[in-house]
Amino acid sequence: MQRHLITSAIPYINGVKHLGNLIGSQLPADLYARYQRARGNEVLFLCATDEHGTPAELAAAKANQDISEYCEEMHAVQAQLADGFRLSFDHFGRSSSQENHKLTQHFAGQLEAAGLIKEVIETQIYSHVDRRYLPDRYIEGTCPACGFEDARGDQCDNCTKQLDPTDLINPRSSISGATELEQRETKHLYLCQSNMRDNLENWIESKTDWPVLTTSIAKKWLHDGDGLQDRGITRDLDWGIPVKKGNSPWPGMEDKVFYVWFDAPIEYIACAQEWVNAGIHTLSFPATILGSGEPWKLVDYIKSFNYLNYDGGQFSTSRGRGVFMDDALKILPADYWRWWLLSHAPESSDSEFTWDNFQSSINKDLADVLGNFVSRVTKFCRSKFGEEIPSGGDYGQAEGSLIDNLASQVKCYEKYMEKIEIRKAASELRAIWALGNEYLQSSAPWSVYKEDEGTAAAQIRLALNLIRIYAVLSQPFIPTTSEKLMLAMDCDDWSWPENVLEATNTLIAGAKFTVPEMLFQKISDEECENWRSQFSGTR
RNA sequence: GGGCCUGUAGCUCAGUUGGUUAGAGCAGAGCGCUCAUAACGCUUUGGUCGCAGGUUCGAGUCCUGCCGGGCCUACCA
Repeated sequence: MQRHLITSAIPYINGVKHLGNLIGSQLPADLYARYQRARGNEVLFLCATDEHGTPAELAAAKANQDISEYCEEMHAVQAQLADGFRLSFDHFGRSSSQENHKLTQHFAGQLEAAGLIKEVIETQIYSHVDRRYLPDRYIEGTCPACGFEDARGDQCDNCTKQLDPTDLINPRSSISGATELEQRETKHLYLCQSNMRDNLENWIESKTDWPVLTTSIAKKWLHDGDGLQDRGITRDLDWGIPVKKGNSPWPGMEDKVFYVWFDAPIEYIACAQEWVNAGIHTLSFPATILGSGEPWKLVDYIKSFNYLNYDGGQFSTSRGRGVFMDDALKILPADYWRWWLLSHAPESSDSEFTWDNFQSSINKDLADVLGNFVSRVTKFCRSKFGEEIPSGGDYGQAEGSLIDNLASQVKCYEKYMEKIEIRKAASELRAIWALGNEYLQSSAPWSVYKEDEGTAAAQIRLALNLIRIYAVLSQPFIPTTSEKLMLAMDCDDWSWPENVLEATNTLIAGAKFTVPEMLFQKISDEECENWRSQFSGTR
């Protein structure tokens, strides 16, 4: 038995995520976690919300809420949506947890002891009216280069010039519009990533099996310009993890908190402690971890994704364009979305969601190929033999070759799942479903029944067993449907079909089953039309 | 501006270290079946593999340039 610790990028607390976010992180992780569990391996699948930072504070203020209340509420919302999509987290934590406070402070202390932290005096903009320091992008003003009046402190949206907030003419707070801004010198901690460069490079070079997308970005950062830059890891904010060296105070850093990018990834580990309060082997953030000098387990594999586009453009959180997780569940069950998203995962390049494609995929794959298979088998059996697994007859040559084919396709499916080649795994699974229809067509129990009831019974017995096997194999993709199938077969044996011949004899003659309700309702043209216009923008 | 990824049948995508007639699903066409959500099965029509050169006995698969899509990043590789 293997042990797997699986996480995905942790979603920011601010707002409901769209389907592009979902397929880019949590959903593939869930697929893999479910698969590994199904194979009998020990899995700890963790996720959490990333809760610190200015955007969250401002969202809370806008909602007229205390920041901690806001986060608590939004965490509950996200947890509920995750549940709705059947994301099988063993724990869904929060980067604001006490465990993360402790662990983040611990890492900072270790890094300091290792000589990897330095103090830097930097200049930040303080707004008296807002009574807070403002990040660059929350300062607006006139661009010195092109005269654009709404340039942001980090970049001018008009001429794309990179800016410092101090470059702006007539700078103002984008929150309050206040112009009483003051440049203040403030002391912050920096992580000396540059000292870690060789260490990191060796580690990344060793990861030859990672996607190019993952390593090329890392290498770029390592080699570009002056190489890896040291980065500030603290901020002057109220909401966050207080700066400490382990349990001890950090002189001169009172009233400061760690910067969100430092504490958020540590939550990968901390949320495991929220779950199992013990030392664990886990993964995380290389510079921090390597630098700690402690024997933390580093991540083995990182799967990265491209983007899912929406109907000719991009999903947009700010413009409310595309389908968001909450709306998605309001119009269709989770399995519909899971199937489409996973079978079209943007693995090698961007992929695109269109309603036409969605409609035809769902109707064909789920309703026709899988749903109708279950329907024709169970209804035929009910009408000829009643609602129990029929007895009589034996498997013959046709059944033998079906079982052989199924066995080799299951192996193929396993191979893709192991390698996390999601689209290929999905198409293999679909081919396995189709195998059932091919078998029925060629064995034609409805004709055989007229001459030889026993043989027809054996054929249907096999087909009913296929339904159970499909439930097991399909569970990582469409868990709710799998449960319905199992329930219909009145069975609770989720064992993986290691031996397909055995697996086709799991449901034995005489056992009861029921004809399930229609598994998948087809999507009509009208529905598609309505949704297309409903989700075209600004929800 | 730089770096990286990408452009294959109407649509969504596969194409291993360059090697015989470029594949799948959907859509289209034909045939078959009738148990089933007018579902299923079989057969089949579609591609000068973005464009132009080059290397090679041979390139979708390597090199150069151009055009298009995307990502990362920035007074610099």
